[in-house]
Amino acid sequence: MAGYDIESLRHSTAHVMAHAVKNLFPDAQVAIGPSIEDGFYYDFGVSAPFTPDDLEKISAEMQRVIKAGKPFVRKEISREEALALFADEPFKVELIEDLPSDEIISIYEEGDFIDLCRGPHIDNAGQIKAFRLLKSSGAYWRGDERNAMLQRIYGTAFSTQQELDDYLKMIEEAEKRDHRKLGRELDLFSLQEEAGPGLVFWHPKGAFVRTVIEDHWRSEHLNNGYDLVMTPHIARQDLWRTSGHLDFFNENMYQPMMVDETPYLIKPMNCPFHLLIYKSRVRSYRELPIRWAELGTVYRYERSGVLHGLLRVRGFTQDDAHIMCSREQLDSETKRVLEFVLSMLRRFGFSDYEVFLSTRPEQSVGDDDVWEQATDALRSALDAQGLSYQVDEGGGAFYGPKIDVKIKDAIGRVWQCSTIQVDFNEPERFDLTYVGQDNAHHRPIMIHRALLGSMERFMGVLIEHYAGAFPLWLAPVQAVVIPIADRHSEYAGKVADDLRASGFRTEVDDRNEKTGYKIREAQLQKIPYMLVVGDREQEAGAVAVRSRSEGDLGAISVADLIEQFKKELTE
RNA sequence: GCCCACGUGGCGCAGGGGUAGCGCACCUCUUUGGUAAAGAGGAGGUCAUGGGUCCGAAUCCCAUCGUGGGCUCCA
Repeated sequence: MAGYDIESLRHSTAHVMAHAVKNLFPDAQVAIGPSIEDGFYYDFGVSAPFTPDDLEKISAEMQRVIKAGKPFVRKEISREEALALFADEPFKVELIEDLPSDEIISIYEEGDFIDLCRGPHIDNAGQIKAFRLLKSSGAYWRGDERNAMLQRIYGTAFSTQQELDDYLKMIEEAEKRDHRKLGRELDLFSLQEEAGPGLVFWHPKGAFVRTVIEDHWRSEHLNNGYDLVMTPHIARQDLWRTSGHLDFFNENMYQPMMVDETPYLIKPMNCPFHLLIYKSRVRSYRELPIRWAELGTVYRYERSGVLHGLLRVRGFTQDDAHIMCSREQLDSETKRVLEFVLSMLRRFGFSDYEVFLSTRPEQSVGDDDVWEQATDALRSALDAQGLSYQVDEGGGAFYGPKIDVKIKDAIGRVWQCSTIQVDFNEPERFDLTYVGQDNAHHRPIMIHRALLGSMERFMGVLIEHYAGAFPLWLAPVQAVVIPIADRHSEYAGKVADDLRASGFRTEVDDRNEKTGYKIREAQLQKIPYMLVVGDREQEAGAVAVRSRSEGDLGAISVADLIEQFKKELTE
């Protein structure tokens, strides 16, 4: 076992890369080069971006540096010495100047390459056995778009070549389950250049899956004490002034359209509409908590560079709900919502997610004690579920604290789906009240929440999660009947009719093709069951069942098959 | 929005200054075949869009649109 951890190895490889870049591009200025989750990067100030060709040259140069096998030598120096040493490296100078005065400044020497660095490092460059430069891209200095754009090179390193190969293989496999690729192959959805970026077109099969999810969503909400509401897509601009969106969300909203000389805006959120329903009459404490849910389609302007398949779009349908409750009910309502979130995710096979609790930011509204109570409510809900979570101090919305649940996509990127946000602000803005037991007017607290996030993003993650092989209850086509020869077509049609009569989405593939061909296509379409029928099956009133995942399961009667399907649906 | 790359028939790709090629899919015919691709024939694109250079552009240049990977953003 080597005497260093993987982070040190990667960080050291980043140094070696910077060394190589300096050898090949003496004018390049070094910025920072940390190890990251699956590798490392290093940022450089250069006159021209790196080309793929450059990456190969840098990689070759790195091999030479590694072969030289020079040790990493740590030295501690004074601030003055550091500033003098890095006089030609403006980014390093900026870093040094920003270090607290009592900080020990250390440098690492590796051959003739010296870098400002806290360490630790491996002993010598020769210990790097397996690395790969992956890609280059632009990156702002210190992550601020007002700063200069540097050129970043990403790479990764592992202790052994085998581990590196396995990693690269894993990336390759992950690309096969990319929802954009599967969306096309399985004919689920498309994005159309003619219509505009970030706008989703659901094809029949994708629309069907979505419908199954939505149906499930609706019935679960009705079972969980929610009422369903429906609201328009546009509203007067003034409404968005009242809600505060015009001030706080303006950059994400589309330009107004004129209707009879009054400006209207397309909705980026559903909450103001739900509040209007609340305000349509006087509310009593007896009605609380009010839970209103809507699959509400919203449109938001997203900068062009951030759009990504179904995961980041400009028009999407939130599985939104707003809970209006009293302060006393906040605790139990939060618990209830979190339980609902988890049970919903579980239904779709998600158990691996990251949970964040975001607390009060500097710029915020509301009294301290309300913030404290709301944050406690969220925290105790998390604890009650035994969830481990990260606290994002100051990461809450200006109007209240929140819980976010993020799910991973095929290559490990996390996407925010579920969210629970307490809001003290909007009820105030709309002057929401309820009449209490004391016959006085009180202000309700609102909880915004989405379980799946948006149908688009959730389905994108879901497609990757299942690699397109939806479980029986979600599969757009649950079974395909495959007659072996023309003379079995009629029987195949009868089998399909029986299955459909029992509610199973069944197709017949009676094309003029051989059985193997139809099997292959059905497998590629990831249809859960293939039902082969020939002379034997027709004779016996049976089907030869082939499962997508388990292969040939042998013959079974149609009646038994239906029972088996029903059983599988309840699992 | 910023950096880089890319944009050729439905999909995946090749070609790369002298008026487009392959595989799959599609259509027709033959074949009626038992668990991942039967055989033959055929149709389909002017090379994202606009402009420029050139005797001539899909091929070079510019702009625009779109896509991809990052950055930033994500109330």
